[in-house]
Amino acid sequence: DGKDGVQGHGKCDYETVFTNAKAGMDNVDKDYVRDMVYEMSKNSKFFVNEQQKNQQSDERNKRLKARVEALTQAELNSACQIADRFIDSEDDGRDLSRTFVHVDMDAFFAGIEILKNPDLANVPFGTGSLAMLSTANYEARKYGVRSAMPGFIAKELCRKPSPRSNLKPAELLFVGNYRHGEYSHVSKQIMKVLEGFDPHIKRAGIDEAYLDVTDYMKKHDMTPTQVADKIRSTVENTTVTFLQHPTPAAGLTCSCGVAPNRRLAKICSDIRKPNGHYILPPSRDAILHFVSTLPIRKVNGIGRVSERMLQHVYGVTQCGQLLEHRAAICASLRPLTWKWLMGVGLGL
DNA sequence: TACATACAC
DNA sequence: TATGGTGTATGTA
Repeated sequence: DGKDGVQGHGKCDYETVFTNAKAGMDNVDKDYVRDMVYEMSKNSKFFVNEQQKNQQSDERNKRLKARVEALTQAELNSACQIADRFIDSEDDGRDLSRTFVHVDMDAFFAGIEILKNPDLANVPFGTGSLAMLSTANYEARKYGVRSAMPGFIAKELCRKPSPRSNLKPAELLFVGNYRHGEYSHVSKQIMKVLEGFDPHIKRAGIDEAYLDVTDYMKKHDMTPTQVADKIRSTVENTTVTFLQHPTPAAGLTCSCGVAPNRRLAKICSDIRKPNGHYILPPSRDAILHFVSTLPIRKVNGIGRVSERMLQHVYGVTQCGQLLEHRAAICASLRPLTWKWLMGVGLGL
């Protein structure tokens, strides 16, 4: 019924779980996916529990918002001064001298399965179970299937694709998780290769890593583009070598983000996914422009709860707005929290 | 210390 | 039929 547009209880709340865009899902009929997820979820215990949690966070947000609205002009002014001092000093200390790369494997588990059995590339499949998928291949993503989606819902999305799409009904294939040992093994090999670019590489989960390539670039006299291309081809070549499959045409691909710090590099690696790279130049202007309209949810560390809080309490949906609302944010959140958020707004 | 919440993969 | 398992960080009693 058309009444659930407001907040708190309808499918509009629930949609945030699976409709935020993932790579390869640009042409997905998001409304259709949202409705399907809602229809298949609405009577479950899980759904009720989710709504309860949303309601609790809404109440917390309301209390916080009341506190913000009760702030006096004097309090806001003094908070603004404190925030400004902090922001200036952070901005002064901005380090643009180093180059970081975030390397993110494309549909990692699915990619390995395709190398094992190339026929899988042309049919929609996911790794995991009817209860939960850990990865979907790009064929499945066309139907709106994505990681962390319950398999039974994914299956239904493939069986009954959106009438507004030109997708043919398909049977989603499930590949069980029995090869997890191999996934870890492949991951270790990739990390080893990446250490050639930075011996102090930071792993982030099984299929991601942060590299500081400053020294590597200097030593080999390379541009950011050259480094990103080299990393991508090296990863692809090594995976094709040690995964020995029947038709050794291509290995696993990855995407890279290049930026003056890890936080920005991570965001950049998602932009040209799959099998691409994006470079954010090391200039203050470029960075401030980049973050000004960047949705806060893209930032690592801002999840469902923080997104709702910033939106409902301060009206902030983009990183740049964090700076505009610095007075209220500084006056109402803990020091560690508001300082972290100002760093996000500055693209630090 | 122990438990709870948020977040990420 | 059916919505994970694990690790990290931070906050709170």
